[in-house]
Amino acid sequence: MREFKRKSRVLLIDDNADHLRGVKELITLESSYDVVGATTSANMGINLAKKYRPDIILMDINMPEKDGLQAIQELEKLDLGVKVIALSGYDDADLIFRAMKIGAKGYVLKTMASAQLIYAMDEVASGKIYLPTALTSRFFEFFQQSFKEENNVSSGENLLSYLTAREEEVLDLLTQGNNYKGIAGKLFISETTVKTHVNNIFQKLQVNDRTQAVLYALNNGFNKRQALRA
Amino acid sequence: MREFKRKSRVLLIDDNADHLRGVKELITLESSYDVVGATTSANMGINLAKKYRPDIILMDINMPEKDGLQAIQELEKLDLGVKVIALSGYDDADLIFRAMKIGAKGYVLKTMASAQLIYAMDEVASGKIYLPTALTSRFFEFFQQSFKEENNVSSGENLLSYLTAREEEVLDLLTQGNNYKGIAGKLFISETTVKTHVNNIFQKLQVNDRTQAVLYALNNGFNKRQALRA
DNA sequence: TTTGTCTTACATCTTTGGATTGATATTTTG
DNA sequence: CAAAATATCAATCCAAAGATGTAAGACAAA
Repeated sequence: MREFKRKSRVLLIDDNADHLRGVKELITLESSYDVVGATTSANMGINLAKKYRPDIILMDINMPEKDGLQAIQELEKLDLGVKVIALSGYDDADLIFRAMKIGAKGYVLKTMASAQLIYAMDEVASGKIYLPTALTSRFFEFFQQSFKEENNVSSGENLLSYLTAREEEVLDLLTQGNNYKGIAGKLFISETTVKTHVNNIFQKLQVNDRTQAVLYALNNGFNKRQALRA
Repeated sequence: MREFKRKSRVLLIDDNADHLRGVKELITLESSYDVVGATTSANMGINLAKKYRPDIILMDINMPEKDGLQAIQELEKLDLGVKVIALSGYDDADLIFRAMKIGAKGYVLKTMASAQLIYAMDEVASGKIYLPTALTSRFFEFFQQSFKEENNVSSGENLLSYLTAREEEVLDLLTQGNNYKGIAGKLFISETTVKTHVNNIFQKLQVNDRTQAVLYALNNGFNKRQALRA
């Protein structure tokens, strides 16, 4: 019963010892979180996380020795169920994007008010993902930018569109590494028929061999098309 | 001077005529936006967009005839500078993700309060991206999920790590669709040497032919490794 | 109905790819 | 330094892949 409302446990990782102390005091004084550990080393932090199983980790991602992003990735791989909030001095869109991509549950700037940090912790502790509004826009800018080329690909004029349904099936099997025999077996047709299809595919995609065909398919959104239809 | 504070122009696209009328009235009465067009057809909407150059488009993305997402994609390709807000009845994470991915500047549920719709329009009109808080969480859930496999790939045990530097060079050229002759020419070594390397690559990656080797490379973060070193 | 496309199939021939063995020089590493 | 790994090259052999031409049946559109 007493454990029901137990304080959430926090681990702090920040190579700047001063900042580390400051945050620790801040949390101790102004919040109801338990600081179960504080270290300036990412590797040590990972070990402490394994040992103390905190609910939340505040992780500085601008560290020289070991990259904070890498540390987050390792923590995610360990699957401890810990929620990592990235701390950074920079509102760099790329950094934010990468942190969120590898599983950070929040991203807070060091310059932000202490109240905001604690609010972020509350949100994340309750299972949400927290990004300050300003950072959310930056994130989306980057997000949309990074998908811009990809979208052009799938909407652009595409030699794949000249393929017949059967040829697409054959190409799909090619992109899975099948040889003639394998394709023939899977489509229940003769090997010579497969050869015919494959040759037609080469003509239409203007390539010389199967590897180039597969590469063309992958680089031009072939899998996405398939996915959309399924 | 008078044009400085001119009303922002809005185009409405929604296959549900009733809803279309409702939104039009709402905007006319309760906001300072000019509705320059309203249509139930996605294709017509695209034409109207070209003609009237609205600042904002409210696009229903659940339409039977033509998919709203496709329409957004076409609009983005036209590069009219118009900001599209996706309207949907569903807070489906995948839908939200796809809409934002192709360049939507906002996503609003039809069930949301009218004030929120207008707020979203204001935000988007001023160049921001607007997602209701609840949808932002859904978006991030999906976002992180969709990158989960990819992250495992780059951190997982990887047969690519057994390759020598030279073999990596050869594999790189393989992933560009080169044959033996092409690789030999580019590396200034004999074709038989290339064959040796390629055979060693097959052994190490446990594959049977070049297509499978290329697929293994692409599926296991080979390009990313290269990029990191460059 | 005719035309065209798609799918199936085969034969033939040439080229490329892949496996194996063996050899030598260079580089890395213990 | 000595041993091990790497990079280079060659010959050979068989299998697979690719090019080309031909053709019949299905089916849809004009």
